[in-house]
Amino acid sequence: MTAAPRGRGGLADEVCRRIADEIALGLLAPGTRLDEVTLAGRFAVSRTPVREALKQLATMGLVVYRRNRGALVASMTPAELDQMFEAIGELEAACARHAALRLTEPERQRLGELHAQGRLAMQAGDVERYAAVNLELHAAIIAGCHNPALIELTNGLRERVASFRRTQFRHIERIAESYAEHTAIVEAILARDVVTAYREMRSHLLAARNATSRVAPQWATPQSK
Amino acid sequence: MTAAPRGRGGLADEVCRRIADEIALGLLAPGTRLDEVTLAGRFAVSRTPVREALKQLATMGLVVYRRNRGALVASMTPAELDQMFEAIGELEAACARHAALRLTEPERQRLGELHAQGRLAMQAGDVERYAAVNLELHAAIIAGCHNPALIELTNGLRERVASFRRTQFRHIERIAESYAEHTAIVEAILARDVVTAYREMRSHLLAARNATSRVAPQWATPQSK
DNA sequence: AGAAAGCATCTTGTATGCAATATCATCGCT
DNA sequence: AGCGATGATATTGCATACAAGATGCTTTCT
Repeated sequence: MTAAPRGRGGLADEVCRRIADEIALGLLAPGTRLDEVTLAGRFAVSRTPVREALKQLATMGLVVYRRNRGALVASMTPAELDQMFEAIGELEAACARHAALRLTEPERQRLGELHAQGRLAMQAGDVERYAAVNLELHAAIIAGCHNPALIELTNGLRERVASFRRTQFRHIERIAESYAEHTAIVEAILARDVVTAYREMRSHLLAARNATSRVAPQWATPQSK
Repeated sequence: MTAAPRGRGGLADEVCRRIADEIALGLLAPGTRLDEVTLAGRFAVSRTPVREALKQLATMGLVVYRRNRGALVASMTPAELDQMFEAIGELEAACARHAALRLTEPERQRLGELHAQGRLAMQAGDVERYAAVNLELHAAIIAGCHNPALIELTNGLRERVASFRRTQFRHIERIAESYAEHTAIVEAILARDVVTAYREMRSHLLAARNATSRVAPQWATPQSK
């Protein structure tokens, strides 16, 4: 018996969630080896649920499996990061377009409030708070498409790049840029302007990817120089 | 010992692939109970790799897990099917747009050849062949975006609805419609017309979803009537 | 006779054990 | 001294064993 009577949906899912969180938070850096016995010890379970969790994480793309050689936290080349951001851009832009037409009145209100909170955080120079509000704003738009399949896909992709973009607001001027882009997106959505919402969200994601490159040069796409 | 020394990448992945294939082919109907011991017996392995396979399939969305009650082949309500097709439409349209700009010359040639093969199959009234060519054509366009992340996402979604669209060409007139839509898409891609390629692919997917409804009324979206 | 409770059986969830493969260090050779 | 081979160690992959929960049936009471 393993102490926990039933955390939620079985130990494997619990372990999966906790490892996923640690990866997203950057506690487990890309490339980190995920030893089964170590993890089993850390979570006070046997190897079986850990293995099942790692398999799930591999399917999600958060870890990579090398045959008979164990699991590693997924790492990405700059080119792969570009591709991830491109895919996220396509998906979030689609979400924004649908959100422009489908947002309920309470959701529209909340969108405006979140954007206002972002403005306050920006004016206060509170980087952490702006990052948190940014996350919530994007989540609100994504959820606003009212299509569970799209929502899951988009959030899944965002989770995979989460650890690579934690530093995107390190340069204070990026916050102002981000806020300006958010303004264009939010106004378009509230005006039910599907074309603008789509276009602005796509360019916003491109800008976010470039911001990540500027802050973390090791993830920048090598330019022909 | 289990006879096979190394099918490919471990028994769990092998079992996962085979079950996924059977689901996509409709051999395992939506809602079918997936008993671990039965599957283990069928594939001549123990329950361990079967469980890992089922967990992976659950993460992919091909099966659903009910806590302590086992796995079922995922089934979808008509509304969920609509949402899936909407998501696929967004993704494939994005792929088509990128393909219009990124296709290499050999890829462009192959796209034209595939479309020509579809015309031959249509003229011959060969439904099976048209369905096969249709699959290849879409795969070529998806792969043509040259973005592994987008490709994987799109193919993953397509796999999840595969069993629900196997009958989409049962009405012969749908083949002619499909071919006409393909013509618009292929011509736009070859002309590097990103806007048209995107728009036509989206409407093509909507039409495909409607065709599925017409052929299989049990999956149709209930209309207000 | 119908319904509820209790019991037997089955299935899943987790832990442990064993075999196979990869990793690493040492040793030998050129 | 550098490089390759060989054996020891560690880790993964799979199988089996055991426990907890779910399913279904029988039994019993009203």
